[in-house]
Amino acid sequence: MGRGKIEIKRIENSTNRQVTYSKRRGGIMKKAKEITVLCDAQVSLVIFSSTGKMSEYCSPSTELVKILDRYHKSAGVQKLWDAKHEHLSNELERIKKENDSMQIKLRHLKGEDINSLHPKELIPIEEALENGLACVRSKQMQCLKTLKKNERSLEEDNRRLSYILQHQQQLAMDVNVREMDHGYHQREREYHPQMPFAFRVQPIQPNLHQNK
Amino acid sequence: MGRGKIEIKRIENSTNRQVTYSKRRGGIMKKAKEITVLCDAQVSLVIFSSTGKMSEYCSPSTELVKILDRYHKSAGVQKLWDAKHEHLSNELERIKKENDSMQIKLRHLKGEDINSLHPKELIPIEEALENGLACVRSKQMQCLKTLKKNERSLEEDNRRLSYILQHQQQLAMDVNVREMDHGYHQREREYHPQMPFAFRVQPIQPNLHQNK
DNA sequence: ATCTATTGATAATG
DNA sequence: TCATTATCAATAGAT
Repeated sequence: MGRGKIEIKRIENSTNRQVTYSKRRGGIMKKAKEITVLCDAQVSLVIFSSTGKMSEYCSPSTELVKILDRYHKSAGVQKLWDAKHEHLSNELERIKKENDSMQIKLRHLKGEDINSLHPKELIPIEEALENGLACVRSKQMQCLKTLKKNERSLEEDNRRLSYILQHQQQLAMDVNVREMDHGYHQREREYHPQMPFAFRVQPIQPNLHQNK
Repeated sequence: MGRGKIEIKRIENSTNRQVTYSKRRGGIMKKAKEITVLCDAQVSLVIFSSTGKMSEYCSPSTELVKILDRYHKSAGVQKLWDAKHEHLSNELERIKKENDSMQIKLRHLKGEDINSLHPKELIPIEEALENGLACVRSKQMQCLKTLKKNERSLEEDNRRLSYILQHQQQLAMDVNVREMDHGYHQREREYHPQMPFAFRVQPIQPNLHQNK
């Protein structure tokens, strides 16, 4: 595209080369800008002339060239990551150790892996077991007591209810007798007042299932 | 440069835009290559299409793109790091949970935090404790037995040593007596052979400290 | 720089 | 995506 076709090889005449460089550099820059606008692409273009002079184009909001600067910072970022990673690693290590020691304690308490232990080391384990057993049994006794207590309450309730029921039946029989004597209609009105009192007895143990 | 002049503004038709992008990208690339050859310039050209696809050209011996390359790799690296980090996090979470559950078990075995437990849950704990206690005590019995056995061995050794010592002393006394009778010089030669036999008795319990 | 003949790039189209 | 081609843009060489 010029007065004559040129071969694509280094231009030996340095003046010509310089001129061509300028022209073509402008051309590429222009094209770069155009493609960013036309096709909303992002372009980073950096050109060094043979004399070492740099030109660059960077499409708006393209950070590629900033990235070159940022690259150094990103090394810092990696260090940050390193630190985080190390922190996690340490934490993991620590907790793993904790885990292992607990696992050993647990096994010992279960009576496992005991053969490797010194007799002196058995003492605290034995004590812990005895103590634990004492606590558990005490708690069990307590539970038993509550259960017994509940049982007794229930039995008492039962007795009361039975008694009331029996009483009601007695009354009912009396009514029947009287009905046979005086007729049917007066029964309800006569004995209704007693019913609410009788059934108010029920909820004696409100927190009975508190210690299930 | 085409069938019609176009305004330099975003091409709304996405197909057209895509086509134009391809053509122009090729054009710019070609120009970039040409300028590097013609004017021996150094060029770094990176283009992202609107769909995010990257193309690049880098003139030979230009390190700019090496840097860009490194940048992209470092993006990949970051993903890797991310993955590692997440893996660690999960591991940590898992082990923490394990830790917590073991802690609870331990506390229960120690008889702590027992009040919140259902009586039914107390049973296995009690059993574990009883079992553990049985194991520990059995081990203790075993230790005691070994100690007793060692004690007896030691006592026996003592007896034997005492006896031998006594015997030696007796012999020594005899020698003294004979020396008084026959003179001093022959003593060593006469009784030396017996000494090794006497002290070979000692290491009877080689694994005596095996159950310390 | 500027000009301009000429080649090169590419928009529209198939 | 590929090929064609009419048209416009870039630019080589001259001034």
